[in-house]
Amino acid sequence: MTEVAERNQTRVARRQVDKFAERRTQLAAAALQTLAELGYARTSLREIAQNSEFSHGVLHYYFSDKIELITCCVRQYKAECVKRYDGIVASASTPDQLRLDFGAVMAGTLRDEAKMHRLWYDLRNQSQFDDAYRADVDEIDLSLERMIWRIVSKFAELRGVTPALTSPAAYAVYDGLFQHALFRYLAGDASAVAALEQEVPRVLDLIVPAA
Amino acid sequence: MTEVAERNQTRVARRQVDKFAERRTQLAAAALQTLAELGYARTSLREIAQNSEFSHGVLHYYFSDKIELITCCVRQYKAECVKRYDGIVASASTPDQLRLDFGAVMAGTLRDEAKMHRLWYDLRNQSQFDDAYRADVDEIDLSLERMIWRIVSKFAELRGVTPALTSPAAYAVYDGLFQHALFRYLAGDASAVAALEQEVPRVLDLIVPAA
DNA sequence: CCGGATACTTGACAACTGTCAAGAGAAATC
DNA sequence: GATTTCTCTTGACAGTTGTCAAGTATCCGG
Repeated sequence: MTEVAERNQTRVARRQVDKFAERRTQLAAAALQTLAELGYARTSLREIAQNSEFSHGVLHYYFSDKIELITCCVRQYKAECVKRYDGIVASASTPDQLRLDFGAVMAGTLRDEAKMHRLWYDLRNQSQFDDAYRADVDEIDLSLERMIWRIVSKFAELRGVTPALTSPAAYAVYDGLFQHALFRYLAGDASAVAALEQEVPRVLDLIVPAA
Repeated sequence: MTEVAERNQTRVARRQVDKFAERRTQLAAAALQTLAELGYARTSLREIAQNSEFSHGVLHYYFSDKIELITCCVRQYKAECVKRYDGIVASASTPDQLRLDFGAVMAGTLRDEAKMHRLWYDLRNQSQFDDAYRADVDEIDLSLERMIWRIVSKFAELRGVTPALTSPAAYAVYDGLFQHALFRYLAGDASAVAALEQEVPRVLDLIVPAA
């Protein structure tokens, strides 16, 4: 085989792989949509397929399992999820700005991606009963904890003090706040967004007391 | 009909009602057990019956629906759940004692009823997708919030200050702490109990700052 | 002990589930 | 343009689900 032919073949193979991966993410997106709407317990493969432009059989062409499909969904969720908080720590110069940015980002997440986070809590609970999703869920959970901790510890650094809580405890606190705001928001209480935006900086003040 | 006969009949009727209600709670207990073990998504009526001493048909003799059965379970869960925290506020005289009692009760709940609370979080999530359970779940959630608030506000009163958080926010914070401790505990991390027992009073200190 | 009410079991039903094999259609390769 | 490879659809399968009707067993007052 000539070098050119070889390069062509790998390029073709790459393209095929890309197309394959592309359709996978496309189907996973349809699945994510369905899951976010119906919840884990009532989402079937046929329902997912109906939310895409394909028939139900195709899911087994791109995924070996229902489990693999949902696992793929979970991973895809994470990719979109963590982006949001990336800039906020880097661009923060004063403690007050960081506090307010933190509240604004959380409130924005609540407003824009409520159903997706409802699904996250559903799947995290599911992983407590079904080991198949444990590893992926734990990984996401850890990355969320680290995200919170980056903010909390940066804030403490800017204030020149040390946080009054450990990293897991700080994450637990903010996760609780977000979860309850989410439930209120999904129940139709639009004021939950503003309330969360207020609570988040206030709690940061409590967790990282001014010197 | 004589008065005596009438009284007899009502007594009989009462007894029948009691027997009926008794078996209902017995079956609901079996259902609760099964749900706590398998989670909502994988619990079937046949599985529940197998965890009792009856056959699957009997469930439709005592419950009109799967929904009614699970609703009954949820209510039964609540009855056992709230008891635990009852005495603690009444018997507290000093802030420090209340703080430590609070931590001890939460840690004890975590240790003794972990799987039941795993189910609680599962059902609470389920109610976000299925309106059938909304009302009952919301009622329990509210009673839990009030329980937390009784402790927090009592503590503030003993310290002669006002809490730095609202009632919903305080509940959200402690719910988050408990939920994360629960997950760690169920994952095999036995130290989660002691950690929770430490965190709970510490957070109370942050939420209700000393004057 | 009898007869009716109560309590429970059995077996069936339709609907739905995840899975997969057979084949049709489209695309790429030569 | 023929043939092979890749995509996708269709229809079927075995198993599970909630539900319920018919029938059996048990209890209890008379």
